[in-house]
Amino acid sequence: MIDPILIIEDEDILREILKDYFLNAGYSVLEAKDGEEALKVFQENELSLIILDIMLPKLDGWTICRRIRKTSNIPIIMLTARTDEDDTLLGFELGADDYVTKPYNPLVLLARAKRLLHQREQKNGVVGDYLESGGIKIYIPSRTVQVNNEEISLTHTEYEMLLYLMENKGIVITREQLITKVWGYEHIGDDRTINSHMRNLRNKLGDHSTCIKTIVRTGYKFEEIR
Amino acid sequence: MIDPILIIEDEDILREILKDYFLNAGYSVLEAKDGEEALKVFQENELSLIILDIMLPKLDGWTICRRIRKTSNIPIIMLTARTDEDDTLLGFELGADDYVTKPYNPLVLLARAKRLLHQREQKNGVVGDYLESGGIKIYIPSRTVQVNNEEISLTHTEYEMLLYLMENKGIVITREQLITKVWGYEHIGDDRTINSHMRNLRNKLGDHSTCIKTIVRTGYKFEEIR
DNA sequence: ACCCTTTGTGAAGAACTTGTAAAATGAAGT
DNA sequence: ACTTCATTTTACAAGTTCTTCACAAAGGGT
Repeated sequence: MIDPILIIEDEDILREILKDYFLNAGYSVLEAKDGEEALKVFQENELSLIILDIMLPKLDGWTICRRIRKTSNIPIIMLTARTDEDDTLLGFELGADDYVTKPYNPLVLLARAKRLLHQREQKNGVVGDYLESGGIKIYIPSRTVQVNNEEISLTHTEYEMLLYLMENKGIVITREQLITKVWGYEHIGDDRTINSHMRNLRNKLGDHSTCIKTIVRTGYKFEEIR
Repeated sequence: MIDPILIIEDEDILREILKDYFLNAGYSVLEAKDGEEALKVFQENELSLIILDIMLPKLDGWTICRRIRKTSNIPIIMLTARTDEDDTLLGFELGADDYVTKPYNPLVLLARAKRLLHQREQKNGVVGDYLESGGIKIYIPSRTVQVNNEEISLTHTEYEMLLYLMENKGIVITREQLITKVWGYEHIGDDRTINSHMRNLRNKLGDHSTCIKTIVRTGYKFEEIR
């Protein structure tokens, strides 16, 4: 498990405790002390789950949740000190996946986080160490790809692109996202490069290339065909 | 919504209260007062979700959860009066999907139930966070729009306009606001451009185009029709 | 009711975005 | 240095989307 968790909590002690628990459970942990920092970390990292306190300096948890939900459906667990249960309702409306009231047992929070991560894996078609969708299988440890149970050989770039798209099945990935994911943060290069690779990838996928949809002026999206 | 919910709770008053809330929310409700009855009802009905109290006569909640999980992965929410948090951990281990401690706000329980049911839907369908009003649904991560549950395809500009209007349901959006939102701050161009796109968008929305009202000399407004 | 302003409409071409093919460049191994 | 393969660039094609324009229709103020 190398899932990176982002803990957004302004109180140092609480954050440290949580961090310890998650590190011990084998996750990697990123931290943010206020709303602005949180969004920055969110944008610059590939995260698996977010733990979000509501009472924060600069931007409150609601706002952050709303902003994140515009571009991602990453699991979010919200924390609150208040016992006011209307908060919980608002939290769910804004798209939080779970809601834990303080004081909480860190082990419970950990259990809830694990459950969400597990759900997500299942939803994305990750079974053990492969990822499957629409007749395409990616075996992650061996870095091989099968289409209709026949292995096809992809270059590094093609593999990375396909993996990223399939990890985010059903979600639009912008060209920028693809570029930063595959080439790194400040890649300067021709705009057509990405198209070339996409074409090569699609050719290799044969019939199944229809899984990768072009979203004009935005990016690409992997969709399971029905 | 015709999802049948099974409420397993021995205290009549609590069960009745819950039942009312769920009935009002449009669900159908089945009841069980003890463990044996619960299993019987479970086996004889096609359920969508189970709410399961732990302290029960005859068979306790743990046992029931374990038994059900042998044959089904129906969403289960466990209830407990105890504040002992180890219970929660055990609950998750046994495969419960959520865990609520008494006393609870019935609305919160309802919200959590809805979330689980919604997740279930998603597994078999479209992904993600969405925005709905008046028969129009925008699935934000997948960037798709449904009118009466049928997907329509919008261009970038049309999508941005609709999203902005629906995000501000009931509020008048000025032409300037629309322009800066969709085209950016210093857009110089023909005044009629916006009308053209609005026309195309309305055409694609069909009957539902009435949701977008023209406010003469000001802008546009999205309104849910009743 | 009138005039003036604002918005809706249809069609055409401009502008943009992506797809495609082929050539140039770069990297790795022999 | 040569071969091979992946990557990037280039130039162009194809298709879509956007913008503009002229005119029609509708709305607002007096």
